[in-house]
Amino acid sequence: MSRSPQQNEFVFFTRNLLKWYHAHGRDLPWRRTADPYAIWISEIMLQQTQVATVLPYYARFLSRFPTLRDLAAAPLDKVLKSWEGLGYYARARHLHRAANEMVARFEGNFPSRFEEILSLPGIGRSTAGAIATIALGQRHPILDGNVKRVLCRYFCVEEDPKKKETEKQLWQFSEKLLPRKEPDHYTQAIMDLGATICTPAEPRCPLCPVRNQCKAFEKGVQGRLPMKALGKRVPERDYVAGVLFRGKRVLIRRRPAKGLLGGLWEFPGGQVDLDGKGRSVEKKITEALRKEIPWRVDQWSPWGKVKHTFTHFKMTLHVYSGRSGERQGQNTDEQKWVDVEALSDYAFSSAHQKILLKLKEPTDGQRRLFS
DNA sequence: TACTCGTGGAT
DNA sequence: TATCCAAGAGT
Repeated sequence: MSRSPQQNEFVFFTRNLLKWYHAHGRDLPWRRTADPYAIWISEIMLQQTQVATVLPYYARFLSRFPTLRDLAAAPLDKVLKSWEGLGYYARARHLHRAANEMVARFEGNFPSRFEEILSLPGIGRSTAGAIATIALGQRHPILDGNVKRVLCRYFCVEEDPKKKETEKQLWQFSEKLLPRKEPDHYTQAIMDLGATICTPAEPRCPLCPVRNQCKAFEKGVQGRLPMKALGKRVPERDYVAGVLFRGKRVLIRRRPAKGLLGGLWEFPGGQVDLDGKGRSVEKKITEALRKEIPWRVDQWSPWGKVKHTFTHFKMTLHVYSGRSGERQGQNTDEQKWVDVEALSDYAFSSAHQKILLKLKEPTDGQRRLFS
C-alpha cells in the first residue's frame, strides 16, 4: 500500500508534531484531569483568551463550582462574579445555562455524543470538537486561531481565512491531518505549536518540528500568513456614570441580561452624545444623569474620567458624584443601595472597577465625597 | 456575511 | 504608546 505525496505530507506533519509534543508540550492544569466538566470549563475560558490569563480563573472557578451540579445550582450572579474581569460575559451566562440544560436533559452528566455537546449554548463546532476529542477520546477536528495559523502556513494558504471557501478548506485540512492514534494528544499538540512556536509575529521556525515540509517557510512568507484584513478604526463614545451616595451607601444597577456586559452591575449611567454644539459638556452629562436617576440629587459634580478600550469602540467614561435625598429610589432586583465595603460582592466590568478602586481609597474617594 | 462581544499580554 | 490579537460563538 503506497501513499500519495499529499498523504505523505500529512503523515510527516502528524508524526513529527506528536513527537515534538511528547518532549515539549505544556503542562497545564486542565491536562491533569479527565473530567469532561473541568475540560469544558477550560475550553470556554480559553476562547479568545490567553492561557496565562485563564490560569487563576480556572482554579478559582473549579474550587467554587467543583461539579456540573454545583454550577447548575448556583445563582447566575455568583457565576458572573467568578467571571469578573475575564470578559465576554456571554460565556459565563451560556456556561450557567448549559449546566442547567445538562441537568435537565442528561441527568446531570456531561453528554458523550458530539451532536449533543454541540447543541449546548456557548459551544460551537471547534469547542465541541476539542471537548469530544480531549475529554472523551473521540476524533473530531478543531479550527481555532492556532490551528488556522499553523495550517495557513504549512499549506501556504494565501487567501483570507475568514472567507467561506477558505475556512471550508482549512476544516478539511484539519480533518485530514487528525490521526487515528492519539487524536487527543495531537489536538493539544497543534495548539501548543501555534501558541509557542508558530506564533503570530516572529515565528520560531528553527525550533519547529514540521518546518521541512512547511510551504510558507519554504517560500519565506510565514511572517505574513495568515492573511489579515486591514484594521478598521474603532469609534469613540462618551459614557457617564453617577456615583450616588445616600448616607454611606451607594446606588448600583444591574445591566440588562443580554448584550454588552450583560448581567453585570454598574454605577448608573449610559452613553451620552457630547459632539453637538450648544450646551456645555457638564450640562449634557447632568441632564443624562437626571434621566437615569429621576429623583432629587443635590449637585452632580465631576469626579474624574476613566478611559477604556473595548474590541469595537473606545469609551471615555465621565464619572460624576452626588448625594441623594433620603427614602428615594428603592431596592429592587435590578437596583440596590450598597455599603462601599460590600461592593466587592457584586460583579463589575473592568471600567467600573476603576471607579470602585478610587472609591475605596480613603484619601481621595470618600473623604472628598463626605467632606 | 458582517457585526457584536472584554480584557490583558506581547511587541 | 499604539496596535495586534488570543483555545470563537451567537445573531
